[in-house]
Amino acid sequence: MNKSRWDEIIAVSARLFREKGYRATTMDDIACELNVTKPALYYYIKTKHDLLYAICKSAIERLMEGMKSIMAEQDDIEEQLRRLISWHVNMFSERGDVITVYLAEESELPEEERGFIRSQSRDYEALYRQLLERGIEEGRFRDLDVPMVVRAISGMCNWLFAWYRQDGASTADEIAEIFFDLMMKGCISR
Amino acid sequence: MNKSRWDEIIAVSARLFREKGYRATTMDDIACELNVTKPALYYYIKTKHDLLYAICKSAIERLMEGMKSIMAEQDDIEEQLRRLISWHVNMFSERGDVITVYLAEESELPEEERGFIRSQSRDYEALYRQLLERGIEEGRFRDLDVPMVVRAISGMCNWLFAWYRQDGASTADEIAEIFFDLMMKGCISR
DNA sequence: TCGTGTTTACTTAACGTTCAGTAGGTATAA
DNA sequence: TTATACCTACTGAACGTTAAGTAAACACGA
Repeated sequence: MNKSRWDEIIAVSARLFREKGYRATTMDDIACELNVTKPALYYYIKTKHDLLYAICKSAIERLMEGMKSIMAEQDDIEEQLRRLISWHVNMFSERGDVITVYLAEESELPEEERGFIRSQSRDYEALYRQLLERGIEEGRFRDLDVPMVVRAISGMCNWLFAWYRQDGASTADEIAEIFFDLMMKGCISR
Repeated sequence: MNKSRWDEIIAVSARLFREKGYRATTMDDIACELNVTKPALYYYIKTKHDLLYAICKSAIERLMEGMKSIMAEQDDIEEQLRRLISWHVNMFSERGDVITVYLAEESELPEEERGFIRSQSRDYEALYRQLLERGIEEGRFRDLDVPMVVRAISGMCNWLFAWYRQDGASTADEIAEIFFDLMMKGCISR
């Protein structure tokens, strides 16, 4: 089975799932965009869910990869957080379709197939919590409600799926910098 | 037409749309939950979209109401922001189904019906920006990228739709207080 | 280099189910 | 007798998936 063809199918599916939603996108839509007939898709996949699963897997794995390498190659806790936010935000410019579909449609996956995706998400959050806890221990961060702050930060970043545009006024790096600055220093003047 | 019956239909629809998704919920599902047959629903509504529209409208109108009355009855800018975040977060405990469906499924509305909802959302964001700008003018907030900070705050709050549970460890008020504190003072110790 | 079998990458045609919406009727209460 | 609030039974279209077939490329022994 042709590897680049598979990548193409995933890319097209992700784009259409993002534009129209998973349920609203038909196999005919995807096939048409690939200039083949619907049954040709079934030469590459078993079910429609396989497409969604592959997309979600790719998104969460890429998030994880980035987090792991940032935590490995950088000691300074504040710099780690900066790069983490930057990585997260940059996902929307570099893999916009994939991460958007992951965030918006993951719940459409049948229960059996969600296990791996879910566990990866939990690992991702756990690493985030570790980072904040280390920051508090080191005295760099104040005494925070760690799980809640992780949800705040990842919520702020995840919500990009609802408004981020490649051609928007700010680049991903600019957005990331503003978010990081806000999370570090807050709104209050002093 | 019976008003309380209508409310009941909206409440049941919102709950099912939240649990299973808009597309995945059938009119039979809704009717069954109401102990009637499907055509009985069509005595009250014209199309399935009407249900989604009513839910989204109810959510955004309630958000707006709250914002307007908070801005009217409170002068202190910091206190306004505190109450705004609290109002937003409390929507998830008081109208969890409605606001979750609004956030997750608004995009399923056909283009013609989205106009009003969209314009309300824009007004909501515009008021938020005004608030922050006033805070900066008054010297209470530092010099912020206002549109981006609004997206950060509303993203943080909106993302509750993905994780908030009525029976979770923290109450809505507790969550709101942590979010507000984080947005005001940031993570850094000083 | 020719012939034969196999694999790849599709096609046409259809099946079976799901589901929004409808036609037309009925029971009850005012 | 009229309006309200349903019901049974159905239609028609959409859509995931499959069956069965094929054209072209490739592998390989004679």
